Amino acid sequence: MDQMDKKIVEILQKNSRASLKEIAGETYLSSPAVSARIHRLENEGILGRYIAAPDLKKMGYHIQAFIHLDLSPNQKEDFYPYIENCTNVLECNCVTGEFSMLIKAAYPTTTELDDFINNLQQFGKTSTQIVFSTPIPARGVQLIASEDEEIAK
Amino acid sequence: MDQMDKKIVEILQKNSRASLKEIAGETYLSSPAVSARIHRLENEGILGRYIAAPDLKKMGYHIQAFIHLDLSPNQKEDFYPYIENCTNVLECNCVTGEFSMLIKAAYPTTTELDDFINNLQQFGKTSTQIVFSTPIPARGVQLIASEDEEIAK
DNA sequence: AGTGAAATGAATCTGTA
DNA sequence: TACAGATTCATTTCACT
Repeated sequence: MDQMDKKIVEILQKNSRASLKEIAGETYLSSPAVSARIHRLENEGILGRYIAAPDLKKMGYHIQAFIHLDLSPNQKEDFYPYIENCTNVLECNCVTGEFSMLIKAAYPTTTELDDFINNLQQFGKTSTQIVFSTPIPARGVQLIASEDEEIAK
Repeated sequence: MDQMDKKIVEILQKNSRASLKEIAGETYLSSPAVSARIHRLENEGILGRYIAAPDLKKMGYHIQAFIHLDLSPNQKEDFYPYIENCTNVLECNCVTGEFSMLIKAAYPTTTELDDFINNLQQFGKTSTQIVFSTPIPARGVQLIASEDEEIAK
């Protein structure tokens, strides 16, 4: 990954629907060059996931929450397929600390969230934080800040 | 928002680089119709954020963490501009509970993460969870599961 | 590996019903 | 309002640097 690759990834992190022409303009490369680099980055598995982040509130999902779950080790087998199928789960991470799973979910109301948490409790103890506001919504890392460090191969 | 709008949002949540033609194929609408709907959804503020989620590990960001910060109320003024400029912060939420801020960040090594946390402590007490694995990476909600509920206007 | 021109294919615009 | 054809624009391929 050179500086150009980083620039391209950075642009796509900000707007994944950017056209080749737009990216070409910002990088001072030609469209075919940008296209080739994006394909290479996709083959290397660096790029590939492009997601729209719609306004959940405007779609009726008024409640977002982080749920910490102290998953019992012997329930892991059952938990992963279960959580995968919970269509309101936005993200699930396995983390250090007392609560091993950190789950982000969105629901229309607190009632549905409560139902979900009650269901989750078959897998272990939970602790929930409701989201008041999101000062920084999901965004990418800045890759081309300083030119001193050589990141990755 | 009708069923078609939901379908379009759902497709873009899964792949925000999907072309109008692809979306048209999946929705049995014409490309111009899809285009018009996307523009309308963008004007309504429902759509607009399209982000690439690159493989952070492959780019050298090996450590991801959730940092809980018990932000002192009188430091809020200083905190928001500060956190906005932290280019390694992937997301920041204001949540209920003892720790008012929940920050997700990515760093090349634990050393840089530690530096960040030390810096954060000027704003309040912190508690950190390192991410081991991410069974479910950031994804959208399922909008067209059941046809019984009418979501949003 | 990058460019520029040509060909393909997609997106937008205009007409018509 | 939706569709079909025409124009414009983006993307890919290819010959060459």
